[in-house]
Amino acid sequence: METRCENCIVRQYNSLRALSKDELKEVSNSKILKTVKKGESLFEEGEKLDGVYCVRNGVSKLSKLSATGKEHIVKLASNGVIMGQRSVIADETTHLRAVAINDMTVCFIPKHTIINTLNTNPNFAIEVLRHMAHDLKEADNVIVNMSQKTVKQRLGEAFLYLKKNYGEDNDGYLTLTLSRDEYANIVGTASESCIRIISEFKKKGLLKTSGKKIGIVNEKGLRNMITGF
Amino acid sequence: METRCENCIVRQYNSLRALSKDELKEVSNSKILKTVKKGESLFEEGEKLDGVYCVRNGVSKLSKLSATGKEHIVKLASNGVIMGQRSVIADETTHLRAVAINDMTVCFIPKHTIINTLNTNPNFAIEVLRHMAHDLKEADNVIVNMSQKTVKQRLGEAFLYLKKNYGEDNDGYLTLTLSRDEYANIVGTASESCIRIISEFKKKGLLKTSGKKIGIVNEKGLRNMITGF
DNA sequence: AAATTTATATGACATTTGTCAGTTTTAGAA
DNA sequence: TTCTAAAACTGACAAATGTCATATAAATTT
Repeated sequence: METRCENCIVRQYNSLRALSKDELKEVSNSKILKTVKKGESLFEEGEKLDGVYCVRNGVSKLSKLSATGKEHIVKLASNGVIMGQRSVIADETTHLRAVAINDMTVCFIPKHTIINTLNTNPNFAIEVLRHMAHDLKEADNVIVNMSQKTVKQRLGEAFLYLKKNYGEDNDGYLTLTLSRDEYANIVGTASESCIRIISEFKKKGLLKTSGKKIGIVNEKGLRNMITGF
Repeated sequence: METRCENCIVRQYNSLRALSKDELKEVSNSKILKTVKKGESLFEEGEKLDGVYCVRNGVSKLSKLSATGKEHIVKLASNGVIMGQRSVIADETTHLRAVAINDMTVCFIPKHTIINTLNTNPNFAIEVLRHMAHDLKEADNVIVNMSQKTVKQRLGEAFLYLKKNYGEDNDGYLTLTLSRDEYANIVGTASESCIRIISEFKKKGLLKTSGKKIGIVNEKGLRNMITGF
């Protein structure tokens, strides 16, 4: 498998694209390619990271446990997303746990390489800033959604999000398959509520299911339900 | 009033502390001191900012309107907080509205000064990154709280937050006085629910009120209620 | 000071969502 | 393939929260 960062396509999606040729070479030499099986964790909440993970392939969920032990999935990370950046930069332990949703390949880039580049290449720092600024905006949007939309609306949005970002297979089912429990942990509800709403959407002809797979049948209808009509 | 950034104490709380003497001088020369009256807005959602605001005095709420026109207060900004940084850096319109909760004095620092310094001083960029990393972590915490705590718990936390960050007056009332509606818009609930919970807390001897002022009577009890006991 | 507006408060009720208990289905292991 | 554990599902009910209507209190204007 091609493992030179210089030739890696996922790079264009993240802040590494601000690196010079030489810097890229350094990253490439210091990085370690890892494979992570579905269900395995990349890092745990509260862990001290000595590097970041750049996702080449597969999808990871980034989640946080509440005081009562319930999981909340804050974000999904796929192709090109760099995980652990926040805690490496802030020099803090992670506040999120990363678990592979399907088989993954990731590149581990040591902390010192990141920090070095950050100190010497302002463009890279600014690029990282831009990404973080974007994430922050997204997070604010999620906060408002959580507080002002119903579970039904949030779940509907989750389906549209998955379709948009991961697409659907030949039979019209969402490519990225999540369990009902994971859906519940994304929108912040109980799995039973989640299941009930999926049933309701099926009855209304908005969705179809096959096992745990879910397909969007009537996207416009789903959209209308989300906006409240 | 002293208006040289070099001598401004709020600077130590924000990323400007990474600036060199010369850079500070430049900021100081390009900044404009403004006063904002209670209720006035510093900027609106969707506005293009050509600079950031550094809070010298007073408190501002940063809020977002939902599709249904309901306000959600995402953050309070006081002493030393720099507002508008995110959108200036990302070169996007603001996603939040800033309104003064009480009379404020703020320094407006033009965009080009910020961007210049960002491009030339990696320390400043890293300092900004650290702050944004912190905000991002906070935002994730809020998301999980919104999804997994009850309104009662979130409201309780809001009171503790206000006490910790803005203190209380001689009579034991919170220094920063918010309307019931604003409390509701912070925790993401209806003002009636908010009012009801305040009444309940009063009956239980956790809070006291005097007009719109609110005081914490039994902090330990309040804390217990939040953690679920 | 009176009038008017705005904020706070409370009751009654509807709706949403969570919890628990149990059944059925599915997917993976033996 | 059969067995078994986990996931998906459903019903019944309880709890939390939102909505609407209305009353009272506080703040502001006239």
